Amino acid sequence: MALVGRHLNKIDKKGRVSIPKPFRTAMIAEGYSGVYIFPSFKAQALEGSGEVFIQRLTDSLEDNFDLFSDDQEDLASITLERTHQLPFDPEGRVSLPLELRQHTGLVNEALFVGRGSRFRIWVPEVYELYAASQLDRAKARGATLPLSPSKPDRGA
Amino acid sequence: MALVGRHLNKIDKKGRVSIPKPFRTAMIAEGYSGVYIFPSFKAQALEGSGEVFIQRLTDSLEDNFDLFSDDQEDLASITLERTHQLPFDPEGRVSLPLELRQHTGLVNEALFVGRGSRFRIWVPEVYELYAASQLDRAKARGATLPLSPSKPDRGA
DNA sequence: GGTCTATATGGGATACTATGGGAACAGATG
DNA sequence: CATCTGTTCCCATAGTATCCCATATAGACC
Repeated sequence: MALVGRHLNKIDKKGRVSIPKPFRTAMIAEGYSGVYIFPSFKAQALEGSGEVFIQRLTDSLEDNFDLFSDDQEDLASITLERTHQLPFDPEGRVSLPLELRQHTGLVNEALFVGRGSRFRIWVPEVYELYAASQLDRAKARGATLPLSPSKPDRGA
Repeated sequence: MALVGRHLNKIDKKGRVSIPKPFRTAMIAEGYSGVYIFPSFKAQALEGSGEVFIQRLTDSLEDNFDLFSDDQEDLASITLERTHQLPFDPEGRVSLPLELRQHTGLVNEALFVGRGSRFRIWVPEVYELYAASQLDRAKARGATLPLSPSKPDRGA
């Protein structure tokens, strides 16, 4: 199930935040009742994903078990090392560690933005700025989105 | 379950240290209630893994499975010879042998860093330096996340 | 417009993890 | 055979994170 749309939720005193129901459902479908969250390199936001994506990263480190590392390995390891595994509580919330909240400046509200297989978590105001600049850029370029051929069923 | 994130634990006078709960759970799931630890050649750290990885190393030596190249096979034998099998105590701790502590300079604190299927144990300060340079390099290259195709289910 | 259901939210009570230290044990040594 | 040394087990504790229950809200449905 693709992750789409924007969802604005509150962060309580304990640092807990509800994962939007559709996202939550998709994560659970991947096999783990929780989410994996890590700081984004490119944006001032958090990156959220499910079991499948993390497994991909793991696989890229798995096979050639040492000696020579390539760029991808480095990136995979950096990502994994900064990832937090956050299980859902009975109400479908997770508690965001301080480290992650500080990375983006999250305090009272968290804006969840679907990006297909993953999602991002933004400070609402920061997202507005980002989204506006993105739209401008797209218009300026007259952006067209190249569509890749549909893939065989990946299950899940 | 993938091993991710960083966990800072203390080493007591007796040389004992708690294995982070999520790591511990993953190790036990592989069939042995403890961890296998050996010095890393690439980093000034210890390398930790569970039954599965050690079994793979063993297999690559016994049969001529083409899991690893010749070089790596040599490496496997060296690795196994330096590996310590450390069982969990009732509280989920292991006692790090002096040899391993000295290899990395571990004294009071141990930083556990998840890398997917395995983890590393660092002196916190040493890791900070390593991680910082690692991140700089990644940014300098223009970080893109590795998205190798997802693999078919490998079970468990 | 009113009611109903489900998601999102708040907060107190509870359970668990990490940690420290003493006691019981086992092997080594003289 | 007694003693010594280094482990492993057992118990106690602090601090934190999780669970549980109550409530607010939003949207769907009559």
